[in-house]
Amino acid sequence: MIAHVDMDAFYVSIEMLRHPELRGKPVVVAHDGPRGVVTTASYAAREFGVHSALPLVVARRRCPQLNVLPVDMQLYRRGSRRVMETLAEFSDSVEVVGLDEAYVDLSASPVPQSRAREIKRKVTAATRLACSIGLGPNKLMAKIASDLDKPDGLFVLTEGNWLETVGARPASLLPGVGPRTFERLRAIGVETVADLAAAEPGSLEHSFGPRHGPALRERGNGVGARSLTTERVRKSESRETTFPHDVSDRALMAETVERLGAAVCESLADHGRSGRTVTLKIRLTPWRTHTRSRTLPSPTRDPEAVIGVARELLERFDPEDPVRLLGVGVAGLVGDAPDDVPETHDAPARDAPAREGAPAGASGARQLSL
DNA sequence: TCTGGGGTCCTAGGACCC
DNA sequence: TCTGGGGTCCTAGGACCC
Repeated sequence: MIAHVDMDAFYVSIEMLRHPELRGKPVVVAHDGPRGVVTTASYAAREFGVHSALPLVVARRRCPQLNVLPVDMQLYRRGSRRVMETLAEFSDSVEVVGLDEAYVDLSASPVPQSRAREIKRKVTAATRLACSIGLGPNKLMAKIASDLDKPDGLFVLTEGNWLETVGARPASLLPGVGPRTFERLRAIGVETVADLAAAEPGSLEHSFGPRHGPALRERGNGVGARSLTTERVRKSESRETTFPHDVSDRALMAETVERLGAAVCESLADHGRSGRTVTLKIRLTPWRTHTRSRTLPSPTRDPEAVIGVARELLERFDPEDPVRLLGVGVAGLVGDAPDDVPETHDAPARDAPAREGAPAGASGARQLSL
């Protein structure tokens, strides 16, 4: 069995540890500003229809008494490290998916359900945070199971109860079925997971192609990967920024591209990596996103080189309409010479504040210190 | 209601090579 | 002289995920 461990309202729950007066209240973590969106919403906020990815202006309209906290990634990264260290005690095979979720292979355990309960206890003891766990014979079922009993839940999906449990749910419940795919599915009469599971293979292939079509049908039947990917090497790095208000000033665009390019190179240097393809991303008003890229003969993380290319791409694109977002990225990453050294996982940020009295690597059931 | 930031993977066309 | 097919790289855009 595979477990999918999903922290409940992770960023907000961590913030509650240092703002106990906000417990039970509608709280979101968000980049504030005229174009901010909700990153995470507390369960009290969700009762007002406030959820992640919702524009902040809409969130405040739905919930005038909403508490908006700024994003503190350093803090959430520390919390995440504590969670992942705890999970590593339960299996050699752990796949970290984001700061707040991971798969844990419990195949070695004869009693995966009690192991899962043990994981929940240990995670909470180590962090004072709750999580939900899904169990399943593969990643897909485990992932969906973790959503079925939130928060602080535990749910098991198997081939035996798959269709009776989720068959009537919309197909968009499945990972990989986003808004676009769901619309196209509905256009051919596929509304639910059960519809997808029983769909005519020919009509799926006709609509989605020889690869995507059959893959969708398999997902509808709960078929998914049974082994985890424990090591992942980053393939690109980027920085982007949305302006509070649209920009037409070329000098400001150029300055922004410089700042973003420098930030990307600084991060690449921290990770000991370089890349060959420089990409400029431009989002115009109204909401059209474009990219322009150039591949260099050899990998670089030299700010002058990266910024130089990015500025040329900007000049070449020459946006006519106001610009709402600019981004600079470097892809095709390789590690430092001589050999392609894999990046160090989650290297500490260079200006991470020193932790008081907490020796690095100390483990055990200490609580998340703030 | 009007949409952040950081990623991954896929597709499709054109260039180029064998 | 005119022609096929496969493979790889590059570029641009799109869907999706956390």
